[in-house]
Amino acid sequence: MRPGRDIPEATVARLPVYLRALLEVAEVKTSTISSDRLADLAGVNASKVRKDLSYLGSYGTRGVGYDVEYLLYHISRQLGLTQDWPIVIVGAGNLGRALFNHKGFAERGFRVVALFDVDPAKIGERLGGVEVLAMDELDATVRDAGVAIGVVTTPPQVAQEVADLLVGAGVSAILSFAPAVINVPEHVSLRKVDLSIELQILSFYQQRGTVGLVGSAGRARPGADDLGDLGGALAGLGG
Amino acid sequence: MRPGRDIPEATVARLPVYLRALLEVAEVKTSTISSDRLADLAGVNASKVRKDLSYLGSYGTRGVGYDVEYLLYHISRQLGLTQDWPIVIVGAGNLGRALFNHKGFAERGFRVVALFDVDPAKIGERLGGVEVLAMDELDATVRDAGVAIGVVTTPPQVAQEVADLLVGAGVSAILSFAPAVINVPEHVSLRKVDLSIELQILSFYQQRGTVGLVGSAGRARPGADDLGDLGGALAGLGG
DNA sequence: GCATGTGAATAGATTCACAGCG
DNA sequence: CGCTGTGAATCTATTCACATGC
Repeated sequence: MRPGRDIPEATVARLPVYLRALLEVAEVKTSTISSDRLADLAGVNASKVRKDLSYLGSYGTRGVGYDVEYLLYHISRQLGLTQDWPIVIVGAGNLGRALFNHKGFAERGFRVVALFDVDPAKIGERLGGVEVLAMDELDATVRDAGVAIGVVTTPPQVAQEVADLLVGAGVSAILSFAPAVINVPEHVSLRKVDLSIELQILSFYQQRGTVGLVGSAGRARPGADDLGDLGGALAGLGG
Repeated sequence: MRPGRDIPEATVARLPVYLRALLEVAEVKTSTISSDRLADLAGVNASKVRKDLSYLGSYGTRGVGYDVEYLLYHISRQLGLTQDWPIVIVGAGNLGRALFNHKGFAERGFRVVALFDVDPAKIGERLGGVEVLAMDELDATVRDAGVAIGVVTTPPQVAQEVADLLVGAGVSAILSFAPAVINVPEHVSLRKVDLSIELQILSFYQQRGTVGLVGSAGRARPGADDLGDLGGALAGLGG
């Protein structure tokens, strides 16, 4: 398939999962991987893997598999992870802090430039070298640092305003955790994660006998990535 | 449409959004709502709303619209929100705490029975009436409280073990925030939220000129819901 | 007359199955 | 011979458009 045009959304959402899986096997000095094995590590099936990868171009070798390094490079490139992305987090509450400390962000090149809040008690606080700033510094900070992505972890009542501020300051992508509908201009991309909706969906499948499967996007096996202290020091647990 | 059998997954994922929107309009003493208006509040289009609601049964009146209270009741029921769901959170790090404080959970009947961690410094700590317990208390706690849903906010390395513990203790649904593939038995439902994947998807659409839209599930407008202190005291912001 | 409810049409994603090639 | 790459078949979701009924 031509490496050129539009990769399906569903495929885009799985690329990060393949990436994670590949980073794991790369650590174990595996140079080649079959669609079967990758599928297994990514928790999907093999035809999906092959179809997905075919959208990036024909990077495999028949009878052999895919070159791990080569694939890693091409997926990273497609995802735009060969560059650094300065981001800002608006809302320095528990969730904002959790995201700030999230190792997965840093590992993929997402660098938190600043957090913002309206709470005077929080403003000025330093979190590992990064300061919590007042909202009126948002515009200049975003502009100066060339921030393209803003993360919203505010209460829903102010989410739209915050999004507007971010867009006004020049971000072109927003990740919102606020349980609210947000409208952004055409040229801005928006993704939303709603924590309580996830539980409600589980509740639905609980209530019936049925078993509803799989959330927003796929993922891979242990290793490679790290939630940091998000999960506490659970690392010592079990075998 | 018969109110009976399988509601499409995509529809299930939107019901919580409609619910939120309806709770908002209910506050303003609106007794009836059209698919057009509800669509607007939920950030989707009207035919989707009508099709979705038709799966629940024919609860609208032609020429008029839907009765808000009636719809609220039926959606809540479908989602299993007319009952309380005791849940546990494994991993008392930043994310675990953020979820614990998440008002949206409590508002929908999800009651956190306990948090678990391996970190001795955290064990015994009380968070608003709920104690952080050691992992070896998980099994008994889950059993005794009849916990059906477990939330995993641990590092990825231990996520599978934790899931196994939860399943062993009798939960039948898991919401995982760990960036790892998790396997659960047939009868257990699983949803996954991966924070860094969301950013990577945005990065993809950034990198190209394209604008990728909309995350895991839809959502509604300001009001009704509240992220609690997740976003800090941003509530005072702006106009 | 107006907004629901729904078949039919379309679009998108997944899976199948096998030809093609190293 | 094994595994990729991909058309074709299938399944799922969205959108259209209008008959239906209050």
